[in-house]
Amino acid sequence: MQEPTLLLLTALADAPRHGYALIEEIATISQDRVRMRTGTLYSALDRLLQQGRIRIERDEVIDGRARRTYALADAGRATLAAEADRLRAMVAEADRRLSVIRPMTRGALA
Amino acid sequence: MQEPTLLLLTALADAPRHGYALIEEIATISQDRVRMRTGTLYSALDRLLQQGRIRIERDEVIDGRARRTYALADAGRATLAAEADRLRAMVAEADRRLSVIRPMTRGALA
DNA sequence: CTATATATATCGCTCATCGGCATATGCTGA
DNA sequence: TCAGCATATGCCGATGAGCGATATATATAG
Repeated sequence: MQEPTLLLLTALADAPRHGYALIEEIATISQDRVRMRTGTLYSALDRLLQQGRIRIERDEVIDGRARRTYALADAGRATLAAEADRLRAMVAEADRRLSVIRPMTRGALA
Repeated sequence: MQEPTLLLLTALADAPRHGYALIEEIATISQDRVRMRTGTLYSALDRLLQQGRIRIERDEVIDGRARRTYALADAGRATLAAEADRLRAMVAEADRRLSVIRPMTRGALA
């Protein structure tokens, strides 16, 4: 599970959204660091649909434009929760090790 | 930055280690969930060396076996710290959204 | 003498992501 | 009026990280 995919699941966790809205939501979540491309978006959505992690909520036509709304499925919710736990553990371990006082590496403490 | 790369930086954060020891350390860190293959390991190490995030601490011959020890460079330490911050934020956002009470999606709350 | 643990390294494949492109409509301002 | 931008979906080829397999070599255990 890579970052863009995780961001997609996160962006769907509180409410169903359509493709374009997901791009904007992800930009907001990431404080404009991640500008997801449509290529990434739609291939990721296809994959997540196939895996049963998301589902199509509805298809509409708004102002002559097709709009497909996606929702997080139960499996996707479970995946997101599990992934969050995993990452939390990894971050904790990284922090622990970063705070270790190392035995004079290149005279760091002189 | 993907998970295996992040685990490598984490495994080098408290002390320099050689390739084989890194595989074992990562297994320990991840509670045996991640068994890193040598293909992943050495290509990642090459990449990280080229990026200046790690450096070769020393080359030895122990019991007739070559041993190359890698150490985390300052740039790698900064990268790991930044990556940890980023992930921490992502996890927090995922948690926040997972805890949102949704307006009766498929009768979840009856 | 064979298997396992230690140890490094290369090669080719797959798959997610990425950038670019195509398509289409509605709105706004010059 | 018409150019450009926002909205909106989707495909395609390139890139690059990671993976499995394989090769090489020594020491030790059975």
